[in-house]
Amino acid sequence: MQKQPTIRDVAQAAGVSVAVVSRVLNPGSGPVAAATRGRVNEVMKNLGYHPRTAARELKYGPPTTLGLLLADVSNPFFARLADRVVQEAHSRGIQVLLMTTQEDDQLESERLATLIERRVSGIIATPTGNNLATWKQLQDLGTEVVFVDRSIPSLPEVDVVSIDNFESARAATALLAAHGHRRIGIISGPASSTTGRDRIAGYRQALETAGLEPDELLIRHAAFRGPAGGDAASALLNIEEPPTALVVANTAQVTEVLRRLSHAGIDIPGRLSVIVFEDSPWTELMTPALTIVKQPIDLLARHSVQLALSNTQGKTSEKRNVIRVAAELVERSSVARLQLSK
Amino acid sequence: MQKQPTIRDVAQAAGVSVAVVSRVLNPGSGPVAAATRGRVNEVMKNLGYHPRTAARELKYGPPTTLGLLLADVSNPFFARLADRVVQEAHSRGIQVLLMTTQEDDQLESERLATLIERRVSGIIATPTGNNLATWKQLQDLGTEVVFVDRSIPSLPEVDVVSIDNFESARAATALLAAHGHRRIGIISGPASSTTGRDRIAGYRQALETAGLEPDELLIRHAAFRGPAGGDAASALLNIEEPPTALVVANTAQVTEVLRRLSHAGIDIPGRLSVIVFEDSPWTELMTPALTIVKQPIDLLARHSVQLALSNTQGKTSEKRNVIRVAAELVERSSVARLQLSK
DNA sequence: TTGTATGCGTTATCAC
DNA sequence: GTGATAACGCATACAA
Repeated sequence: MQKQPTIRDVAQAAGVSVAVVSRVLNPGSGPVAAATRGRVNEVMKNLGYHPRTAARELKYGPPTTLGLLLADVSNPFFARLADRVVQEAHSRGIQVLLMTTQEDDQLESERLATLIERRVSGIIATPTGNNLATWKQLQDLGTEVVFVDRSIPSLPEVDVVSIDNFESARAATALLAAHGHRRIGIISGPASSTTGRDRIAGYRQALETAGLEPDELLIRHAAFRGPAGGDAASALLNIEEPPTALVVANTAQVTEVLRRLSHAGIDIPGRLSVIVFEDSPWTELMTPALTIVKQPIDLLARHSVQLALSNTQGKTSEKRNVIRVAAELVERSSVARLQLSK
Repeated sequence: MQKQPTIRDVAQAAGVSVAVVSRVLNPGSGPVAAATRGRVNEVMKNLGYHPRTAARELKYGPPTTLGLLLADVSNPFFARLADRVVQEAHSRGIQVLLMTTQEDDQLESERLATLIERRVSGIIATPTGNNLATWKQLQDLGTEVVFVDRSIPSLPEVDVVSIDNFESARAATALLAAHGHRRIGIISGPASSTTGRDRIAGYRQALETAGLEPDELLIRHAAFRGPAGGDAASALLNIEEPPTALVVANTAQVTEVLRRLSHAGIDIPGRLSVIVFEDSPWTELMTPALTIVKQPIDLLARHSVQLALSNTQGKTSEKRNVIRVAAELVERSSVARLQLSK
């Protein structure tokens, strides 16, 4: 274990001053004789020299790191988002600090603190919904904050990138209605989440358009973590007049709900038509292949990174950005026309 | 956008010197009068002061960041690994820089360069298999390198954490043989990967034990990315004497293979028994529920983080660590007893 | 074209 | 208990 060479070691070995080495390191920052440059580069290679990021960051604020604060990377949706965000960031020479909140305010608060200490230039996050003061502080500090997938209503200044939740849920519900279903259930995220709310709103809209009376018993909220989704599914199936169709709009709970339906021996789509918000390759492999609402993760990632880096680019657009990308309804085999069995 | 207060601003506002503030910041580094401490804390809160990590790192080498260099986070296996690694690291106050290689040497090389520049204390990686010199350099620099899931044979000094690939494949194959199968196919990772090799070796061992003659036609390698897995599956089904059972040991290609089988209308397990290396919740939801080799991701993550941080803990164990954790064969419904239809 | 000196924000060493 | 001050590694005016 040798200790790291510094810019001074390089300078000495090359017989020049540190300033020259620095100029070689940052082309364009000043003139360097071609011969000198060659020699210095040579020495750097031999010594295995690498400039230390921490020292560089100390001089200028570092637009070189970005925080990605997600609820949970084991959720395939967030995993794919992380994957795309990382790729997108790397293509711009930006590094990504990955953090998770487990949907826990307290953890979120701690993560935000370290993000502040690191002076990241931007944060892409799925907020829990609390820590309002900290989010504000972050913005005041000049950190570009971008909420992705969800947002916080009481923080109307923060940029948001998400799918059009309202329209997605509306389209899914409308499809079911068009297949003759009149008892359509929906399992969505917590009522406190914007995502959950918007999807429910779209659902209601579709019902209205189809001339269907909303029934609060058919609307279930499930927490992002835990067995809530399964419980909601069971409850839904046990009401007096159970649904013949179901929209699972809480992405995080999709497998949990399906597991419960499977264990209950519910025939899909014979007894229950199903549409899920999910984009795992597995949805196509199931029997029947699931009709899904597919979120354009690439676009979410690209827009998020772009916004999170927008202060870096100098284009400090003063007004807030809200980007809603369209989700795609992919029809497969889990939706059937309602059999009138009266 | 206000600019960030520094330790000097705090000192001035509190009417003390920076040294005192520093002591308040790092308890135990020196005495501070209780009254003073209270006042300083107060001021810090009011000013919204946060010590800057970059400056701290400049003084000491930073055992505060860890690099996680994965092939691909959209692969659920790696995603869950990332999730656990991040949690594990956070619980120790360590941050994680997430990077992906897309199985590309060149990208890997670039990522390693930035990891060096950041002076991360440790790196957990799924190496592509090249960049040998850089991996060595990293170790010489005192960076703790841990390969997870795979390794590089020509780098015998690097710590490795993985499942027991040999035993896992052996057990899976043995289970199929025990069900009467005599034509057992296997699709594994590239022959260049240790993972792929070990699994094939375990497979061969099981055949031998069962008194079965290995047939090279039944052994297929598939690249981690792209349609290779599907092609391998198709090829396997079209040989003269096709297999009646299949082990899909290339985790990354599991869905691709299943998709192909599904499209080919292969009945599982009627015509083909299947065991896959995969631990997605979806495997249980399929019809039939898949018999799987379940990788103990929590353990992989925990051990990886521990090793990656071992230099920090002062216990610089000089000898190399190779940790192999047992994988679990979970029997479900995709394996059937061979029907003798002669 | 190159070298010198200074500062970035923090911690540690020493006096007071 | 507290306060100056010197590093840490790098980039950059400014001088040479």
